[in-house]
Amino acid sequence: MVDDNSSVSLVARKLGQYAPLTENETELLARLEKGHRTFPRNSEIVSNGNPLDNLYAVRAGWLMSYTILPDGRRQVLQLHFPGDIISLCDLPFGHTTHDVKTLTECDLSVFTPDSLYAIFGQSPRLTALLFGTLMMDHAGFMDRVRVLGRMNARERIVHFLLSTLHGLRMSNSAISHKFDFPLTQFDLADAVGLTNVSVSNALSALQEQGILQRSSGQIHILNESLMREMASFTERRIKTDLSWLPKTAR
Amino acid sequence: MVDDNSSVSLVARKLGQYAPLTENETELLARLEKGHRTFPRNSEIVSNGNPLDNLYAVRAGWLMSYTILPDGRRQVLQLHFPGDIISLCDLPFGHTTHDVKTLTECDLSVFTPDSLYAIFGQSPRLTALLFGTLMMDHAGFMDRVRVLGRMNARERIVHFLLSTLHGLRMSNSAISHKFDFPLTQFDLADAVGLTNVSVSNALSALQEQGILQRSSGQIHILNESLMREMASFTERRIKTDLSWLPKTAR
DNA sequence: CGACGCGTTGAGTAGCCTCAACGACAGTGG
DNA sequence: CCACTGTCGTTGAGGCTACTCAACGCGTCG
Repeated sequence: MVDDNSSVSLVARKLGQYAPLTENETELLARLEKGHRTFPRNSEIVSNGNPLDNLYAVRAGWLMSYTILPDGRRQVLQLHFPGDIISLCDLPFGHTTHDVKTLTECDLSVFTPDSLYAIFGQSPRLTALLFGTLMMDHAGFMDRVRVLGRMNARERIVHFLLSTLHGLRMSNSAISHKFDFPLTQFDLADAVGLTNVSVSNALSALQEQGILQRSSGQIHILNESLMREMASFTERRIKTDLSWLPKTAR
Repeated sequence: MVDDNSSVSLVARKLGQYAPLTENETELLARLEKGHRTFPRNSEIVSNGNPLDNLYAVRAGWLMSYTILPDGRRQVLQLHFPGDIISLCDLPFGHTTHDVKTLTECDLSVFTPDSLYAIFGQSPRLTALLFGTLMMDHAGFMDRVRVLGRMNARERIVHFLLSTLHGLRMSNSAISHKFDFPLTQFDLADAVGLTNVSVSNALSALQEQGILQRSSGQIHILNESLMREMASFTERRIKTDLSWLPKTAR
C-alpha cells in the first residue's frame, strides 16, 4: 500500500487540474477520503436499484459500472479510475441506477451523500467543480453514443482504448503509451457492444498492423495519432477559465 | 402563436415538476425567456465547434442535436422539447460540441451564458435544479449506451419512441399515447444507429403486430406496457425530495 | 492432476447494410 | 393547370459484418 501521499486527496488532485484549489477546499475534499478500505478484485461495490446510502472515492485501482438486461446481456457503462467519485450521478435519484464492481484490487473511500451535501453547502466553487467532472462524463457518454451508433468493431475498440488512456491521464498525467489493462475481452466486448470473439479478431488485426501491442494484461499504444484519426477521437478538456463558477472564489 | 401563457416560463414549468419554485425563482427564469424568436423548420441553430455565445430555451417546437463523423455518417444525440435548455452541457467547455437544428418551426429564447451565471450567483437552489435536469439527461445517455450497445433494431426503436414520449410528458403531462412525430425515418435511423431501410422494416413489423400505428407524421402507441417490457424501459424520475439542494430555500 | 477462466481460431448463420427501383406527395415554376 | 423536381417511405436482391456455436491451447489455482 502506498502511504507516502495518503494525505493528499486524489479527488482534489483531479479537480485541481481544472482550477487551483484553496487550502480550505482541499481540506474539505480530504475529509471525504478520511476513512478508506481495500476491496479484492471482482467485488460487487454497488448493486442496481438499491437506496443510495454510500458514495465512493477511488484511491487506487480500476472499477467498472454496468447494467444487465433482463435476458442477461450486459453493457459496460464506464470505467472508474483513481480520483473518480462513484455514484455521483445517482444523487438526484436517491437510488443506484447500475452495478459497479472492481476490476482490480481497489482502495476506496466510503462516505455518505450527507458528506457531499456538506460540501455543497460550504463551497459553491467545489460544488461547481464536482458538477464540472460530471459534465465531462456527460460529454463522454455522448461520444460513446456516437461510437456505438455509427462505428464498426475496430473503430469502437480504438476509441475505447483512447478514452481509457485519456481517463487514466486525468488523474495521473505521467501515464505514457503503455498501461495495465485489467479488462478481459468479455469486459471490453460488453463495453463496446460486441462479442469477445469480435474483440479478439479486431485486436489481432490492430496488432497485425502495428497500431498497438498486447502483452499479459498490458496495452501498448504504438500509433496514437493514427488511432485518434481512425476513431475521430476528440479530447474533451474543461475550459480552464472557470469564470462561470458561482460566487467565484468568495 | 399562442400568447395566453407567454408570461409563464416553460423552463420554470418543467423545473417546477421537480420542486416547487418561489416567485423569485420563477421570475429569475422568466428573465431568460424575455426575448424570443421563431425559426423555420430545418434551421441550423448551433454549429459544432463554435464559441458558446448563446444558449436557447425551447418555447415551442422540436429540435435535435447530432454529430457528423468525418466520413459523413451522422449520429443523432438528443431531441429537445419545450422547456429544455439547449447547449447547457457545453458550458464547461466554452464551445459547442455538436450541431443542433430544428425539426419543426420553433420558438426559441436566446440568451447568453452570462444570464445563466447570474442565476447561478443568485439562486443556488435553481442552480441545483438546472444541474438536476442535466443529470436526467446524463441518465438518458447512459440508457442509450445500453440500448445502442446491446439491443436489436426493434428494441432500439421501441426504446427511442418511449423515451420521446417520456420527454414530451416532461413539459406537458397531458400528452397521451398519440403524438406528432416530425422525424423522418432517416432521422430516426441516425438516432438509433440503423439505416432508414431497417427503420422502415422494423416499424412495419411493429405496426403489423398491433403494437403501434403510424399516420402522416403521427405515432400512436397502442401497447405501452408491452413496449416498455420489450425495451426494458425504465422511467427516470428525479427524487422529489430534493433535500440535497445546497442552501435549501434560503 | 483436473477444473476453470481466458484467448484464439474456424465454420456456418443471421441481422443489418448497400444498392436500387418505385410510388406517393409537396413544392416550384412555367 | 400541369410537368418537373426533390424528399420520403417502401420493397426486393445480394452482400458483409458481426454473431453463434464449437473446439482447442494456455495459464492459474485449488
